[in-house]
Amino acid sequence: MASPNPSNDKSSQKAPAAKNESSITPRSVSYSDWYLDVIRQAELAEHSAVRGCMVIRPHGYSIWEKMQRELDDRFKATGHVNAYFPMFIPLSFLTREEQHAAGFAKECAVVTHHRLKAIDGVVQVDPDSKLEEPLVVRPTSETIIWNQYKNWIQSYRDLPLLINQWANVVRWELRTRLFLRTAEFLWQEGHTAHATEQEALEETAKMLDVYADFAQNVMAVPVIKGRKTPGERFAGALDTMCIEAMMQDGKALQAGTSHYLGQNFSKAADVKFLNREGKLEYVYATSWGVSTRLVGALIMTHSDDGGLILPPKLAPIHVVIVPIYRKDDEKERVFAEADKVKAELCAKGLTVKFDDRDNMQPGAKFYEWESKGVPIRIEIGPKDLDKGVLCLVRRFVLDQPGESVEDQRKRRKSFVPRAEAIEGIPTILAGMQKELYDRALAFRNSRTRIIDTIEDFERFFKQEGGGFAWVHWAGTGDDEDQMSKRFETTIRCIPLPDQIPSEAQGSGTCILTGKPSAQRVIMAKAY
RNA sequence: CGGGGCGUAGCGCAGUCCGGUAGCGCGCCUGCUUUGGGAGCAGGAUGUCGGAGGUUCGAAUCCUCUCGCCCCGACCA
Repeated sequence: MASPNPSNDKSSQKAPAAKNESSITPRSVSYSDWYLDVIRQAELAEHSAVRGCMVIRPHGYSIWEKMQRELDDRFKATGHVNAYFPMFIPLSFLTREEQHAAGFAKECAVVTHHRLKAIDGVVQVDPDSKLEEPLVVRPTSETIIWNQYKNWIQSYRDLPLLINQWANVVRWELRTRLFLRTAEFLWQEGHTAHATEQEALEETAKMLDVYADFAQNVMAVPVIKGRKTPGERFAGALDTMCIEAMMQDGKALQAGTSHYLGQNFSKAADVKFLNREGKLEYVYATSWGVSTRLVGALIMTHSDDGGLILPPKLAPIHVVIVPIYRKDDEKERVFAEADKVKAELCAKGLTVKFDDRDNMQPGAKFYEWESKGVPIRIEIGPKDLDKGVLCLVRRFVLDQPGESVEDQRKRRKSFVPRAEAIEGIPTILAGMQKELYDRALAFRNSRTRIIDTIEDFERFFKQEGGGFAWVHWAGTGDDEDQMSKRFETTIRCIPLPDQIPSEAQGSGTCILTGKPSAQRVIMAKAY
């Protein structure tokens, strides 16, 4: 499943404790192998028979469902409603907006026929079933949605129109990676229509805030809000705002975008409304989206060499109970207690799994649930029953310098009086949620530099591992390309004013051209 | 589209150079013993060797064609 060939030199570096069972390549050996191993071991997703398309397995899909719920609640709370539009877009719709069409032209799946037929005993595309107009499988839905909005919007009283869609989209990428870039992916796309530019701009910013809030408070992933340079803008947008996160290898991941589309799409679809003054005017638009790529961001932000780590707010299972027993009478007592503990925790709104499999030893269960990222494990054995305690084991504790794996394992485990344990678990989970965020933020800070010279820039990315570089920039698009060729870095975003740390504020001179620069941008290598 | 790799049991692979009864590990099934950090022993089941042609007494192996996937580049959320 992972890389077929390098397995030889890889296996020699695997954890010595692992004997027969497949394990996870340490991050220090190969970050990309580690990423794939975590996904395989946690049973999140796998490659499908279709090139570039993944199968999202139940555990991975549960995480996505949790994300959907949290996001959807936030969309509703900001006045949006859900709807659904077709996945097929007539070619002529897509080409109505020139920039947009050009931007997606190279990655479109196109439906050209509508029927199969047995020819010489072989079932194949019936050449006689050619469509008069090809249908493009949506790479994004602006054009088909705005075609419909034309019918829905006549007056300023019809505005704003605030609609979101949960859907799949297809972008025929040549290079794919599970969750991060797949030919088909799941996402949500908001498409709003407004009477004024001001209101549309506010919507664009508001939804970016929703994404940032979700990323930081639910995913525990710190992000920087900013805008893209013209070269990195969404095809057809006047302004693209984004949130950027840093992964554990120091690379940036765009975690969400919110676009101000101006009147580009309303003009393309001819959507006008009568304003209060009785004049016809084109509608102002926004669109915004996040995708299953966020699952990849989650993995790459928090997980460790033992596998997946999930923030409790997105964990499909909060607590797993592993029973320990020898004889039948022990099993009976332990199972009865496990059922009770489970019921009491469920009553607190937690999702609890009682792992009652009899064909697997406790140790094997420990490894399995840890690699799947369950935040808390409760071991229940006869000794605990006798003492009236619960054995709580956290999925992770914060690293202490020089600590051995064994010592850390001990520190993750605690024996707590039963009532106190059950009462305290929600607090522990909340603490873990916060620790994950703080840890990720501390990591990002440790890999962030304010850089003023090309020499320092080069040293940062070529010798010090790289990360986020705050640099002054006043270059052109060509200058950006030059930086990209030399250092494999791009401008991730022009941070919003309130995102800039005090030491990075103020004007200066462009790191490449020496021209005056009003503010710093973030440069990084990116996924 | 260029370069590389790989298709053999559910998964991971050996066997291919040099043609001769289809193998290994894990997993799976049965039984017994185990169970607080990846269990042990014994027995058992599992294959259109990616597909199609060809050479041959005989093809996983040689030849031709073909399909697919993965990795590296160009393109991208």
